[in-house]
Amino acid sequence: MARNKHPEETVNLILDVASRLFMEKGYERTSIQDIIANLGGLSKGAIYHHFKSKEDILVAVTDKMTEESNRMLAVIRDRMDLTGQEKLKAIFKESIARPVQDEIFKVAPNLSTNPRLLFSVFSETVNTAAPDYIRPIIEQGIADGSIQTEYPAELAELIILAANIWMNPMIFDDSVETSYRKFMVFRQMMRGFGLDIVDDEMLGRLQELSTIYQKSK
Amino acid sequence: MARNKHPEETVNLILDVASRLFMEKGYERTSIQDIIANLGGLSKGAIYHHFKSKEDILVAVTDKMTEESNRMLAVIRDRMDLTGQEKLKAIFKESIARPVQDEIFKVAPNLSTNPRLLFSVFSETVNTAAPDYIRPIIEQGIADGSIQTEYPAELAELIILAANIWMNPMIFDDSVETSYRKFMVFRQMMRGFGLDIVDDEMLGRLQELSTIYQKSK
DNA sequence: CCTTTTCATACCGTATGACGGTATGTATAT
DNA sequence: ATATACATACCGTCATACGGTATGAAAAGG
Repeated sequence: MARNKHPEETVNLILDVASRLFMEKGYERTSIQDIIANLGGLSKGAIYHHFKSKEDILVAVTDKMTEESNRMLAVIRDRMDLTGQEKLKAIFKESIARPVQDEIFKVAPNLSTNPRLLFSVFSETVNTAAPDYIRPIIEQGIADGSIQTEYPAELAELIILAANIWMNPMIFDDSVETSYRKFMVFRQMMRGFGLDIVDDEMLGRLQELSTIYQKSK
Repeated sequence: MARNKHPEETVNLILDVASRLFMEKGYERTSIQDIIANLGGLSKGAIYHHFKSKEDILVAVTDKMTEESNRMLAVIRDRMDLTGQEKLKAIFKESIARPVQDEIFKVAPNLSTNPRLLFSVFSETVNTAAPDYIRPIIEQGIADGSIQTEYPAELAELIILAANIWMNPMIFDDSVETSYRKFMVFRQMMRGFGLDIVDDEMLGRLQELSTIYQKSK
């Protein structure tokens, strides 16, 4: 194969394969050779034509993983019909309701043996999700009176870290029982900040998610 | 060099050198050769005699880093004169008061470009600090009435993650200002759990620490 | 009590294979 | 005609394995 009319298909193929392998075997235990072997004829030259390093592939994979989630966050952030607090609640509800989650949970073993991928998700949460999406919402909440804090940036970070990292059963390999308990603690924490964004419907869904993950092991 | 009568000195030497390099250059950017070059005559064979892999050295380095902190945690945990809540306060005070911290802050650049070391600290916090030290204290607090929660294990994890990871300026590369603000949010969070373990004296010390770290950059 | 033997352990130095990355060549689409 | 999309051969570095040597300490023999 020499030249492709649609190079972005090649890019996507590389990302799909890399994504799968990074999840299955871990970033460090996945070699460039492993990726090539699953590319169906493509070679090392193809990879290094589209990506400048293995690390670069990891960044792209993480971006793709969070892309959809970020789109959802942007939509809710930019709605005009909700208070800050209501937006937080909407985000929380959405993020545990989306079916994509199910797929991810089925493919992925836990991230607790995958430092680089975990770190990548961690960085994304701190550097993008918190400042670009949660923080503006909290600031709106301060303005409209639905949230009280003097420290919007820090509160945003703490909340999203707790939700995205600590409560992520992929990362902590939690049982259904533990997920439920974390959820209850999270709820109490949010109430401590004057935020009532967790209802029983969400709780049911969360247990469902954990069950899916447990079964796939 | 021939043979050492006290092999643990060799082990310590290796750990000291590795520790320094992992902090300075990052785990992944430190090669075994780099370590050897700073060992003063010792060879590759010596390293692989005492450690079975590079990864194994990282684990040992992390253990050594947290060893002293864990001893302190054990002492406070086992005291008989304090309530659960008082113990939490004592731990928090101790952990920001110890002078060792100053040294670490001086040597270490931020961990935000050192995924493996960060992950190692993260794992230690979740797998040891939380269950072995904080959790029993919270359970005591439940028994003596100074702490109210139905979920001691999860509360322990959340608190220690917030304190050890989120509030660690080495990890997040926080300014003095940001450290202060995180501290205030943490205080509010703890109050939300009915815990009043943060006083103004601690606050001063925390700003001091951040200043030390900032200066060393 | 001294010497010799035995054995485990500390350490050396090189070989090896895998890996990430690069330089260069070539065919194809525009 | 030229830039792009790849292929291929190759490089340097790295972690690790491993055969071998030096040394200490304990046990056995005198």
